[in-house]
Amino acid sequence: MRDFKHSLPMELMRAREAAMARFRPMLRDHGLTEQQWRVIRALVDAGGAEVGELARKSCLLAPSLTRILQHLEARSLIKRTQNSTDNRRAIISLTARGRRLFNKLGPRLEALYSVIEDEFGMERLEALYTLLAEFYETLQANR
Amino acid sequence: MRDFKHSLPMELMRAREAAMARFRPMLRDHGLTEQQWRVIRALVDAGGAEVGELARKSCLLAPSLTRILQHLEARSLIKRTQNSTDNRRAIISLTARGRRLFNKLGPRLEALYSVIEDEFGMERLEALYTLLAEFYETLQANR
DNA sequence: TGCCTTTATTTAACATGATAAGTATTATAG
DNA sequence: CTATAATACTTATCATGTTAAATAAAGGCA
Repeated sequence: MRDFKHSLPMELMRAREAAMARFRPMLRDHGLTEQQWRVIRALVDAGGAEVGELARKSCLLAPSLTRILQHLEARSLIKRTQNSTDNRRAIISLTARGRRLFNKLGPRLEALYSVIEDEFGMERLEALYTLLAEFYETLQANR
Repeated sequence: MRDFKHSLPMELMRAREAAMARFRPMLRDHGLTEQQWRVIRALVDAGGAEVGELARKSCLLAPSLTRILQHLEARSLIKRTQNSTDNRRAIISLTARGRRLFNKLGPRLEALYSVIEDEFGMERLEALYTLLAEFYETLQANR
């Protein structure tokens, strides 16, 4: 049998965890989880989105996103705008407070990311991105 | 700012999820989570291990492992053997029932893994493994 | 229009992730 | 030998992951 250590899902997880360990402390200092930050980033990127769209963009399952939006709404970081043509779909967007938090935190997290780029090297990082995207596409295509 | 889609932790997560989606249904059919399966695999690999060692091998945090071991013990898939020289450390090992479950499930999961190898190609898979290991080592080294 | 199906989101239930605090045991300084 | 620190786990708490079921609104059809 294949060596236990040579397990792709575990290697992917370990690599991810090694990276997240760099970012998590700063997020925590601002009372955010990594998932909450993903939602905020996705909202900045999209400038307002429906829940389902947001779930796809932030790679979160719908039930998780529902709870996260409740938390972010309670902290006044996001708001919901009702859609007149379809009352099931509400448009989620950042509040001014949410944008301020993003503007404060974003550059600091980018700086940490740059450190990783320097340590690992841009070429290898790009190669890794490419392989990961190809891997994902391959597995999705044959789903 | 760097494109939101170009986020390494998210790409790692998406790739991992694409792979796990292939394995999870079979695990679920046998009443196992992926984490529980990781513990079982680690125990087969080590043939008995202390909790801390097991946590490292299966990439689980200690509190998570504590709960998982409680579940597995309740299902009689693992057992604890007290260590006479240090009463804090118990040796965890599989029961006969645990080994039977592994013997039944292991080959079926390996078959699913082989499909992924075929789809993605062995060379690219090895390249991905190498990059992931290097990435992990780089980030650990500068921790 | 009224019924049925589909779609979008939320709840529910159980398991794990992450951090901090607690407990018991062992090692160690004085 | 004893108080203290370090070690190995476990509990506790809150947030998210995963699946199934529920809810509610929109669409389709007789």
